[in-house]
Amino acid sequence: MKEPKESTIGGVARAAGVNVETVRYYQRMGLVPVPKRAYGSFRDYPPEIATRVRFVKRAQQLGFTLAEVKNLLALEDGRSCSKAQGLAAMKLVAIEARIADLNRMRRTLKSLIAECGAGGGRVSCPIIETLAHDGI
Amino acid sequence: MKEPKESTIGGVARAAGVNVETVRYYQRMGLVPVPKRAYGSFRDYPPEIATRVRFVKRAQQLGFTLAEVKNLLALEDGRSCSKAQGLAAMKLVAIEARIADLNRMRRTLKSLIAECGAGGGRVSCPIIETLAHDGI
DNA sequence: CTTAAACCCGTACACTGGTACGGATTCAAG
DNA sequence: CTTGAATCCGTACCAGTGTACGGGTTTAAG
Repeated sequence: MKEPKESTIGGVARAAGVNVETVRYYQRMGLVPVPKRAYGSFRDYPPEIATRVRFVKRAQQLGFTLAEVKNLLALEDGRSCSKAQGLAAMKLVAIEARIADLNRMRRTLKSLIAECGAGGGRVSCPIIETLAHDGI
Repeated sequence: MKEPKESTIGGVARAAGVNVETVRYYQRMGLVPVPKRAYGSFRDYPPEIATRVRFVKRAQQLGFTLAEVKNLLALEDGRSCSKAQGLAAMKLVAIEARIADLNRMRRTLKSLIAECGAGGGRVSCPIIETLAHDGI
């Protein structure tokens, strides 16, 4: 048994590029179905399950939390396009806010780093000074 | 006793704009010193401690984790400017990478949302379709 | 048939940044 | 002096996203 069969949880994990434990975790979270177990044998995972796991992973890469992915999955029939669009739009707004945050951090850090280099006869470090005394 | 005295942990928390429990947490993490306790009385917090808590909060707002703040605090004498500069530069790189990530998500989401509106005779939702079948 | 690898399952642990609880003590105001 | 608030301290818990462990079972290869 070099590699697990496609129809086992190991095969699903390998096909989706995640850990077996991650698949189990998604099952616990209700994101991925748990196939029935034939008496005294391993569970038989149809190929849709690997697809489902990839769905979850891709949605995560787009910034959705697992809870949000669960909402998306409820729309998987494809007949609720406008709902999916709404979820995506809300996520877009959140992502743009986060980008704005990070840009603010970036500007501040850049100017602090620049001050460090510039301050010739300074007594103390402007980064430390700023953190210690100024508002950001 | 309308408001806690400055020299108590409550005064520190109020002055720094955080919860008392947060100050205690920072103490547990070794970010904030715990003043000695005079026999059978409350601990006496000098004003530097509120300053220290604000330092931690501000560094966090710049994207430093508490572990990283601990490193910054080790440089607090202000004589290790280049080290502080190095830490800030590394954090800047990380923040820029995160911004690039989020911008990629943003582009993908935007185009998915646009496709939703555009697809007249489509059978299923492009957002769901993309998550289910495409690479991102 | 033997044996190693995978599965199954429940449970515990990891990390980050806190928040909450509860009983004992101490302080401050009236 | 009484009383209500704040402190002290240890401990437990929260969310989120998994990872690890251990003992029992099943499968597949040799």
